[in-house]
Amino acid sequence: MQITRQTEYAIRTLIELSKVPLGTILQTRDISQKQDVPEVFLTKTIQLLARAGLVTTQRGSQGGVRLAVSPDKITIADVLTVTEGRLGLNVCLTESGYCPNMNICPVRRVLKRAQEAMLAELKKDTFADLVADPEKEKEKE
Amino acid sequence: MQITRQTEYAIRTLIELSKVPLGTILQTRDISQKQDVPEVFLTKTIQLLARAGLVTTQRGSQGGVRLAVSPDKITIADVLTVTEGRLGLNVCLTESGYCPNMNICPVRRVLKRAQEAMLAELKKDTFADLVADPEKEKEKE
DNA sequence: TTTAACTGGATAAATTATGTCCTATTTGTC
DNA sequence: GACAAATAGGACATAATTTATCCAGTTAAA
Repeated sequence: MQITRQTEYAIRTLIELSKVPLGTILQTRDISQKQDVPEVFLTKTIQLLARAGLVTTQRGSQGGVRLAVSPDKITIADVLTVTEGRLGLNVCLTESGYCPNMNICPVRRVLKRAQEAMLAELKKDTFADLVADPEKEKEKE
Repeated sequence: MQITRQTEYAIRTLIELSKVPLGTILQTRDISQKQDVPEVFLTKTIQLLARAGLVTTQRGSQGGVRLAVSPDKITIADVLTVTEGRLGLNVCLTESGYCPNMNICPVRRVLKRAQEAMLAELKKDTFADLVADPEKEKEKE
């Protein structure tokens, strides 16, 4: 019932990348140090983000990671669907999940609504919002 | 990111208890057979529900479990808070959780909203609703 | 050519969730 | 009072998942 640490690492990575001008390359090592995340493990997380098309990685010297899409196009909901292997409050709500009476199960219906409400909320703020100067954010209100 | 199997067991137990007239005692064994849940494990789950005041257990011959409150006063949200040890999308949202910058963290704020949205949705249907004959439910609309 | 980075597979360690066993304790019934 | 039926609760065992590390590749810049 909690997001995994890996999801948290992914969020922090995207936060770091959203703070710098779009297109800027950061090294995994830098991110791991800034955010206090084990470097080798972070590598794997970044690979997930890369396969999902959220970031682009570049090998070789001077390589690293950069955002593949503008921070105002990414939300925490996107991260969840990438890093949380089986998103879904219950098995019957995951892609591969199956339950003989999933069509009539009232519990499933309630859980589904709850999950959708959660994701809808997560979609309201983009990473651009998350890294925005809180003072400036206030001005918008 | 999923409810545990124990939570599912707890929900199923309450479903069974909500189907019978309020006050009816059922045995753990019966519930475990009807819902296909390992009996000894279910015992533990029921103990959690009992400590939380949702059900009352009675020892001895003719003993068993019965609802401690009317099914229209219990929701899946109640079950979650009982069986999901650390409810909270992230550590910083659990009771014991702490993070040095939890006051200013924008991620925490978004996760908190999402979690509240989820719980709010779960609170909309009571167990009385869940076991209601779907036909009769329609009539109410 | 060397060095700095990511890739990817295998594996290990840690944590959590699930399930079982055994010995109490309580309560109804004969 | 003896017995049987039921939960209580601690200790333990197993399984699954998550987190972390290792190592041998591959890519690209200088």
